[in-house]
Amino acid sequence: MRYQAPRGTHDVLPGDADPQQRPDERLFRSHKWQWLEGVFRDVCARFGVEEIRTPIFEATGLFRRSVGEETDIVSKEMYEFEDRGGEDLTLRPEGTAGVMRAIVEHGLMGGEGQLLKVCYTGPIFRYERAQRGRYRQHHQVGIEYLGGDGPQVDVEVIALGLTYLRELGLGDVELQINSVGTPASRPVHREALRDYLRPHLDGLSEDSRRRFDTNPLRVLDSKAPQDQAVIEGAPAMLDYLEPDAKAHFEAVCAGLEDIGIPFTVNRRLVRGLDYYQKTAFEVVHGALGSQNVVLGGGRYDGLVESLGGPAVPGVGFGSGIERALLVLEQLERPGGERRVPVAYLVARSDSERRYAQRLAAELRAGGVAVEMDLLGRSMKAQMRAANSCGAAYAVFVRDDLLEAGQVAVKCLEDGVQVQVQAAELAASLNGEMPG
RNA sequence: GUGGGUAUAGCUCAGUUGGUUAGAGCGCCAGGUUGUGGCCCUGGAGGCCGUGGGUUCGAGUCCCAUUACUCACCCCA
Repeated sequence: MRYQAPRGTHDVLPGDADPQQRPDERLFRSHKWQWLEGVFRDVCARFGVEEIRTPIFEATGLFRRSVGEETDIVSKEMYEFEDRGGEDLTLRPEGTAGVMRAIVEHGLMGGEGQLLKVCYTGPIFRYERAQRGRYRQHHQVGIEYLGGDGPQVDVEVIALGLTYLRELGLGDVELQINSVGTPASRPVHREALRDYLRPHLDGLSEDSRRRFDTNPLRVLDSKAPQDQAVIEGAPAMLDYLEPDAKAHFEAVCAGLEDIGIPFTVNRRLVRGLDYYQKTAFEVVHGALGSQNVVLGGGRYDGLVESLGGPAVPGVGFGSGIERALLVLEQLERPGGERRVPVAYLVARSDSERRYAQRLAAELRAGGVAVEMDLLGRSMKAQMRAANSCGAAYAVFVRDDLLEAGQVAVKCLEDGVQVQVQAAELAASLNGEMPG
């Protein structure tokens, strides 16, 4: 039996991405992931956002309550299981719920006038049919801003997301925003929507007919061709907002304009999680086909309270790491390089090898990246390894030079070779080579 | 859940109307040439041709089944 990674999962591998390999193979290289996560961390730090780490599984009820029973995620995509103690648990299908649970559990939102800004990174699990850009275990980076109900919070969350994408090299994206209303305005809109749709029901797709009952809002973002004409004329949530929510939405739009973020209002934008209120947004990229959402989020003002916490408003987003890397791959943006050793130590005799290992240990302790042969291979093989690993220098450890405390250092680019004191090797490798 | 495509070396792929010991490029190993790597040359290791049936004198090739992978729909990040 030869085991394979479970369907819809993937490994992140070491090494360079061979251009001859499948595109997906090229995405899953650890140095790219480290780079991406580094960019995200750096951007978060500039916004004063601190990291939070929560378990990758939670009580199933947490997701049912927060994401919503009628959503696709809860109704058919959860990795739900009972552990040996009989607990009903689920691998997290999104990032926000666990963060909210942790915040409530630890009392992180103490009183008024407090803004909590956190970010997270990690795996997300959904039982779906895998395809390009969609996995059963995928990974997201995300942030949550808790405690602010003003439009500036929405704007900063979106700004952070776009800054992150831009610094990845993903500048040419499209930001779409909408307002999905509030608990007060939504029922009104829902009925208006039903009234509008009812005469057209027979012509709608099967999914849309079902959603007419369960969640008519979702009909708006149906992609079924036969639904499009009907949807065109459907009443939009935006036209049913109460004054407060409408003002909020307009202020968010104005705020985005103030800081020079282009966007389009998509009146049919609906997110797949029930907890969103007011602002909803997605960042899409054309290179992704139908899996085109690279970042998505919105405002979820009632969520913390519904989980037994204080009534604190929140805004956040999640962004798929695989999606982002996929776009970069299609755009042929390099995105992060492997760290290569400065020098490769070459040794032949036993005594040379022992000395080389000691030298390597000293150099590494001093912060210098070096490699050496551990397989007893020939000098030719060692030189080839030195060349292919990307080292700038080959350092020859030679018995005849060691008596004088020296090693030979060859620049692999121009072939110039000099002898230096072994004790000064670290300094030589870090700075300009003498001679 | 619904459709389509593909399974041959570590990777990317050839393989004629069915016909002898199944090939290439890259990678890997050894050697030659270079002072001691790259470029070049020689050699080598590495394949139950996804699996199980069937047709046939003979199947990588044709047929059926099965599994896996993959792409698309749905949905999402």
